[in-house]
Amino acid sequence: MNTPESEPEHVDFIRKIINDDISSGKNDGKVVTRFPPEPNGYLHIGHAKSICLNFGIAAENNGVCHLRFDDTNPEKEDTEYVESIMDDVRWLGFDWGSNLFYASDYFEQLYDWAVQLIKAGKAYVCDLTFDEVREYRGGWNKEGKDSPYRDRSVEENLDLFARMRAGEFKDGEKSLRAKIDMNSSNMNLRDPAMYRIRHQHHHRTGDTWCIYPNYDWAHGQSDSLEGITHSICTLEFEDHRPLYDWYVESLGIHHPQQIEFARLNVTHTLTSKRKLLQLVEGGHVSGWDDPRMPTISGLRRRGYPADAVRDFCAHTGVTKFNGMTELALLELYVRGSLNKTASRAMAILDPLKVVIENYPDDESEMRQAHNNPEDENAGIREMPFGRELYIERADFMEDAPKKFFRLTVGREVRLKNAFFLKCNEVIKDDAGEIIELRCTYDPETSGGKAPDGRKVKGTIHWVSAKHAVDAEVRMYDVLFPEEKAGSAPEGVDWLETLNPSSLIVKNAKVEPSLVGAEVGSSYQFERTGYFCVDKDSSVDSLVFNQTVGLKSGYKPPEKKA
RNA sequence: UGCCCGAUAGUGUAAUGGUAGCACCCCGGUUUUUGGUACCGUUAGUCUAGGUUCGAGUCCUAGUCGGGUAACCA
Repeated sequence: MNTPESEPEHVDFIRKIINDDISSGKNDGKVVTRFPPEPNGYLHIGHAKSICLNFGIAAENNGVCHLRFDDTNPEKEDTEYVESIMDDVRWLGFDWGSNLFYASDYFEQLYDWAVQLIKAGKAYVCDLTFDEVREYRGGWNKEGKDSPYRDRSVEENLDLFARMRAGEFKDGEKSLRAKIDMNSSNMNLRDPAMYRIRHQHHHRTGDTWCIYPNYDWAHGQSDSLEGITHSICTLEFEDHRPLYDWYVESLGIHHPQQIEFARLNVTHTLTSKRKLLQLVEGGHVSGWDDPRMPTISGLRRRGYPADAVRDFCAHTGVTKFNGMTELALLELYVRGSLNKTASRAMAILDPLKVVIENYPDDESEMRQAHNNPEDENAGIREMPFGRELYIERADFMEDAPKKFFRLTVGREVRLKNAFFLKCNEVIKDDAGEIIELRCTYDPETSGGKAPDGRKVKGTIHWVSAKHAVDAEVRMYDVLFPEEKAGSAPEGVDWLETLNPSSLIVKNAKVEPSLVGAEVGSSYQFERTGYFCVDKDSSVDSLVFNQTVGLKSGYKPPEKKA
């Protein structure tokens, strides 16, 4: 018990349950979990947490985690989604091995089990219309009424159900319902639907079925069939658990344990499939993989490393408390991962020309730069330096305050990996806009230090104007300025709460070594942030996405009124 | 309005009934050829009221607040 180097290793309540089950010998000590998405959309950050939980728990306990497509509703499902979901799970770093399943593979078994329930007098064919069913069900404070078809004989039910399957009835004309309790305080138990008639093509079973099982009827039985031991889902299914239990117990089959945890909510981030779809269809974003989208494919295109997403999920905790995790936590892990792996590069997002008056007109030289100060093995690269440079506009200021450690007239700064630079004169256009800085450099400071020992407070980055390459840089901000994304005050369309400047495109000047950078690769633009090469990039036109900015300890001086 | 679930620093998350801890954010400092990283530090918490107990964040009762829930969706 007293582990020698006992870290305060905290286990969440789900892992606690599972540990207890293992030590008590339940399920022969085995652990089988599952991730059961419906293939009707793209996976998002919320799914990532569920994936990490289910695959993580299985791996920790020498168990397996199944990937199962919950494809019981042909109206909304498609193989396109099946593919993207598999892609996303793999990208996240998980492997289901041979454990790939589809609820639709169980349609025949489910049908047989439904027959079994009918024979046991626990299910019946109901002729009530959709609206009538709702009316008969009653409400929270309204008693339910038994369906007039509730007491049909087993024989009649069997016959009718067979004919439902055979396609004798139109959509919605009949349904198969479980006979439970029309006055239960839990609405899910007021004779829930097991089958509905849908003459609809299914992406896997084609046209062999015209009746399809509902979620509750399909899910627990699929779990049971696969030998799932712990069926982990989100809180909104808590009220479904009694029904889940009722079905497996009525059937007398293996009984997996359903455990619910709180869905992941992230500030400024939307996880409603419906609203996400509206963003895409309304053209508010460029697609499901728009770098501003919380989809896994969006995060990937944005440049978020998979290990950062995993770390984030692992550190948000597993509880039944419905909270809101700050986006800052995700960004912490993104920066942490990228800091160790991303090559550094110099890029000027808002170029301001600098002319070094004492540097020979037609000369240039190569300067050496570390690819990654965090990684000795990352090596060194060379970048050209010359008489004309670009620096960031924000790195120069007239009438700068004392705390401004960058360039201003008469003050000296260090050009990273190069020399000390002093500004002598500011050139403006007719509109008073600064268009050029006339400067001098000190050739003696080539090592970045002055032989006479004088110091500079700031170091800024630069690119050689003559050698720099143009690049499109897409700067992203949150889609929703409000912490609770997608919520709007009464009478206001939630789409109006969209951040109008969530995307800003810059025409940047970047160092020439970036030419040919591979799509998807990440860089740290020094002093600016992390960026990755977008798929829109080509050999002659570079396109970068800002993944996340660097943390900045610098507070811009107070604006003078 | 019924039922179910929840409530610990600003945020998220720990604590066999026995010293309320950790991380993020914020703020400050040291180091630094990135105002980055790393390191150090400051601020700040058990929803309320009763009860059980030597002792309650933890157990009980009531209340308050928050979330979920009435599809032939999942």
